[in-house]
Amino acid sequence: MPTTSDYEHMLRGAALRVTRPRVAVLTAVYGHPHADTDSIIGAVREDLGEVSHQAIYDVLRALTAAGLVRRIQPAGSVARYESRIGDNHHHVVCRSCGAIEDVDCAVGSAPCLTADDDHGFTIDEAEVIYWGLCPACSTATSS
Amino acid sequence: MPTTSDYEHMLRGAALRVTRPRVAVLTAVYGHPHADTDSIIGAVREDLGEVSHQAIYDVLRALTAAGLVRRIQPAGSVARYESRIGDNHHHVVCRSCGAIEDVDCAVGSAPCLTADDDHGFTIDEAEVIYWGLCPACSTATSS
DNA sequence: GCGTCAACTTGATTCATTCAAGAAAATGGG
DNA sequence: CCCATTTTCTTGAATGAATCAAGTTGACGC
Repeated sequence: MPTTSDYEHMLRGAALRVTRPRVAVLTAVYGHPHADTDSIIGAVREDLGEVSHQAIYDVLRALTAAGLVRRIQPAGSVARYESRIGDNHHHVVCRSCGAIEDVDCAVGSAPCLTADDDHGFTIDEAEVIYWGLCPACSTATSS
Repeated sequence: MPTTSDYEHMLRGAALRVTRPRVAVLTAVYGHPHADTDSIIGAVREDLGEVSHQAIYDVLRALTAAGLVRRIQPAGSVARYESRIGDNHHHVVCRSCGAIEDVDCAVGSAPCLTADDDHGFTIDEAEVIYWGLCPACSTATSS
């Protein structure tokens, strides 16, 4: 797990100013993979005390734009954030409870798949979401 | 393109009552692939006159639950609906303008991919979204 | 230290979607 | 064919994630 000073270096490396909210958001995203904005707000406030939700939204957008975190949003879900970047991994999502787990990409680099007919689009990423039921929901449903 | 009576048979086949709003929504979804709810509301009203937006939401949910239409929602987009079902095809989405096109699935039946490590999930579908730029946005950006 | 510009605070707003209660209409039995 | 039942539609309000806007604070470079 990276340290505070690691986070500061990441921010400087991305030409972003180092602020307490930004470090706290990075810490939260690294510590809580796939957390939604609300959970991140909660984690940041536990760390720093009151911080405006607008600040968190701004920070998450800046970090996402800088490529320091990745934003994912399966259908029907609010935005979620994760720190694993650059490995083009995928996700398995539970249809019932929304639980998310990482799934390694067999290929690794994006785009890991190529479209049969790209309709002239310039494709840079193939996002895969595996839909199903997590172990807990699977048991609850079948019994 | 299916006829009104085809739509009626589809509805009955799914144990759904045949109503004018439902037939109109089916017509709209077949006629406007990847349309969002608002566009569908517009198309239905052009067909039937005033229909409440709530009715359209209800109908779309019923049709989706019955498997007569498929709901897709790429990250950052509102819900969109399409009539191609059962062939597990995928989509290419423009990051800039949100345009969507169909991409045939090489495998055909769901799930067309298998996860390396499914974390114990029971997976029934692998959804693939190809992200990139459509021809128009690609030209506009590079020039 | 000091100024500048980015980042944060405060407060309001948007808009897709859902909730709720009552009216209308579609199927099936009489 | 007509009525009862159940679903569907209408009307109107509410929810909640996310964004917008204006002003204040604070980080970095000199």
